[in-house]
Amino acid sequence: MGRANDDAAAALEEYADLFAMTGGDAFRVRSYQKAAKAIAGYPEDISRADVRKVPGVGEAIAKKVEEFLQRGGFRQLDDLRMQVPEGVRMLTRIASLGPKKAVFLYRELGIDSPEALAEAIGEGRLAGLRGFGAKTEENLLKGIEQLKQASERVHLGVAMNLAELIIASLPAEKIAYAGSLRRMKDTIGDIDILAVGPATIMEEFKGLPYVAEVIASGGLKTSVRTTRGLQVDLRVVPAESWGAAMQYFTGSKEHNVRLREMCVKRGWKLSEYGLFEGETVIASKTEEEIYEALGMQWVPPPLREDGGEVQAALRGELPELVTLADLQGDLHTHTNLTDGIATLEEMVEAAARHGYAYYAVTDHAPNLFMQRMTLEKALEQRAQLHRLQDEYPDMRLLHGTELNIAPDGSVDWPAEILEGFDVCVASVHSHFSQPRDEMTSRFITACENPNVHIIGHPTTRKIGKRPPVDADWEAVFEAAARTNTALEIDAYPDRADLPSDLVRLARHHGVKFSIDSDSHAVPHLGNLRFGVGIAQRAWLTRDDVINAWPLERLLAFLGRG
DNA sequence: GCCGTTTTCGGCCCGACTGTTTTCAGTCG
Repeated sequence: MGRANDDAAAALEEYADLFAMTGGDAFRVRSYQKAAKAIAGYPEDISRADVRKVPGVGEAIAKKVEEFLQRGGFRQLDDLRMQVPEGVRMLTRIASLGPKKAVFLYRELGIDSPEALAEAIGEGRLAGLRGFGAKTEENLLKGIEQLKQASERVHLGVAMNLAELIIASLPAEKIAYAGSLRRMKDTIGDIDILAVGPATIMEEFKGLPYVAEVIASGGLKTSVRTTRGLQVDLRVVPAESWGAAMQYFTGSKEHNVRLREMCVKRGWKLSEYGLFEGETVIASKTEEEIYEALGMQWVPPPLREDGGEVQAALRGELPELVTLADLQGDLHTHTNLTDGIATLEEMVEAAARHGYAYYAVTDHAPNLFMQRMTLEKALEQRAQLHRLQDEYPDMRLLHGTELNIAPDGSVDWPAEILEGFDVCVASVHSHFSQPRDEMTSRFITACENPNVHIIGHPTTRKIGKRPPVDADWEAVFEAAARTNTALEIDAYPDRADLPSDLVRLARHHGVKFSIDSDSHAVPHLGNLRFGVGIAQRAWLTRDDVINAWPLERLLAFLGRG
């Protein structure tokens, strides 16, 4: 499912996992993981380009990838799949359970799925097993619970890619996605697609390569489950009720209930076929007509959550939401100097193609030891960036860094070093389970550092993998507003951090935001649109977002004017 | 399995935390 690069990367990742579980050499495991990451982040389509050009891919991996592209698998992967059941690999998705313990549990007790593990713990069968004490059991149960909740939804990026792929491959007069995807929610339970189209569209839909199972199928609606387990509904609607159907299926349910209440009071009826007075159609062709007939502004989908948008639209007071086109630059990106996979030149060139007025490179700082950053490397990068600047007269290159917020709130370098950077993002990367009050003062201390401009991915959550850290967010927002520290909206779709409800809360405290891609590869730059979705859901306008500002205003905010 | 203006062999991201050890293995970022 998806781009050839993503499919091949997923296969290599699976191979790396299985290879590790079957006792394979750790360095080779890392080679497969590295190649997978590089292929996923490679800007060219590897089904057309030579995969040997991807850094980290040599002859052996290239052969595997080529075989994979031809027939959807490769021999060594097939062999390992025979040895390790799929469910055992699923075990490693449980937090705190890695390949060694997973295979140990399988060999010792025949445990071959998270469910089987939960059962075994319940029956006390792990008691006395080497390396499995009471605390471990408790953590495993917690991890299984978390996994269960996560697996029911996917993050916006996965759903959006799939929806766009489906839409592009179905011929229709009109076709679009609705539902929570159109509202840009950070997680998606199922995908709703509407189409005005030829009678053959249902058959074509069922025949798509990533359809694993047809759940139900009729003339107007077909539901399928994809190979990744996501449900997709396709509805065929009459052209004349396109707007009503889009409105109805975009939701949210609560927003629609609010509208229908208004209709009832006027003796009208609103359904997926139109707005009616008795048998007479008042509006149905476009959403705009429908909202207008109801005496209100058209409501942008991200606002349709019954969070005051109906009342505001009736008064004609909806905010002018920030858009992707408003963004003048990206203030949090990486290169291969730390954990990115593209060079500085490649990232800058890609940024220029986005038409940015400014662009910041913010590689990690020394305290994230595994990145092996040094001041010398940072200064060399700065010099390199200055040389590059001449080639990009229309885009101001900013040299930044992503600092590490230590448990006490301090960051990597002393003030005199930090002052040399154009922009400093500071983020939490460890000690996630600090008690609430310590975590809160950790953030506040970081905000109070005059050289910290932006708090990166503040909650540090990873959707489906890691819960948000616990902090008194109102206290943090107050500090951010007081110290003129922006909070990041990290657009990377498995982070989506801050989430929109906290953004909205922070805005009430007067906080400004930076919508950043946190790119580690060229294609990631395009993720900014997901950040804009979060911002819109939080009612942000251009004025709330520092990287929607012109360069001069941004530099003044950074104290670098 | 990849990679090389210190290497075509011998390195490879490395340190911290957790829970379980009685000196460390496994997991994570």
